[in-house]
Amino acid sequence: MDFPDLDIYIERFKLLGHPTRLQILEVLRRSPQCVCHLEALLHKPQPYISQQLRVLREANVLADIKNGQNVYYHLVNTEIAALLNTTLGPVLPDGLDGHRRVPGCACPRCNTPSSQEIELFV
Amino acid sequence: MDFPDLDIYIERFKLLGHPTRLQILEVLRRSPQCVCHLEALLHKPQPYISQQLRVLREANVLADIKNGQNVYYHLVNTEIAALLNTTLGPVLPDGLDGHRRVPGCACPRCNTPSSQEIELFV
DNA sequence: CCTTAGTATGCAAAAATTTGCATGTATTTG
DNA sequence: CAAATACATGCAAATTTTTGCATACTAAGG
Repeated sequence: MDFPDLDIYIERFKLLGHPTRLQILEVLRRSPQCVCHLEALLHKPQPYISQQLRVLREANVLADIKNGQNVYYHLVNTEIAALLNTTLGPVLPDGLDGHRRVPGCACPRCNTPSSQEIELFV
Repeated sequence: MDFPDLDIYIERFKLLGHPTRLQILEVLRRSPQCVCHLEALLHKPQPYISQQLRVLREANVLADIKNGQNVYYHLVNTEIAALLNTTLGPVLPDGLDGHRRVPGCACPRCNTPSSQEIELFV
């Protein structure tokens, strides 16, 4: 009669039901990216991006790796990845390492010769 | 640079990120049920159930069919069904017509001899 | 029709979430 | 070590959601 731990699933859906968080996940499911990269992509203030990253990190959806003054986030939650695949479709490979150079971003990965400059979601 | 219509997906996730709505969908993805049946299952006041049913109906997730004074709701949204399958797993057949008799419910379907009385989620 | 049972609707209070922003911390560089 | 860059955190205002409840509606039965 009483339902099982739907709470876990509700939590997952809530995390995904947010514009900025879903955009972040749509980017990070392709490849790890630093905060400044996401900032340049989403056109949102850095503290706001960091705040949403924290929500996702504390929910064990993302993990971060520091590299110098940059912090790279990546997706670590397979259930969330599965939900993203279900709604957004599978990830299409779009580069050698899945990285896309972003005009506004000054991070190292966006300024190596191997990075290609392509618009997202054409 | 700008993201496609993530709004549609966000809307979907928001609908699912709610305890009562998710419970309703967990029941209705198995078989159509009337409001009084859901009321007996979820232990929530009827106006509250109806309110959430309206949200799901207006989002084209559910449709309703009237039968006498009863109103039967059923799942009509395949994308939502896919998400439910991804998180909750596929529906296991649990009866001839997927109907489970509920003690507190007085609806016709719960009071036919063919209905079996089983607890949900054992 | 009058009553009852089943369901719907509207609205406001309460609670949760989102958002903006000031400021703090850490790492690198000159 | 001072300055700059990249990122984190805390907190309050604004907004959205949720929830409770009074009431309205509709079909069936007497």
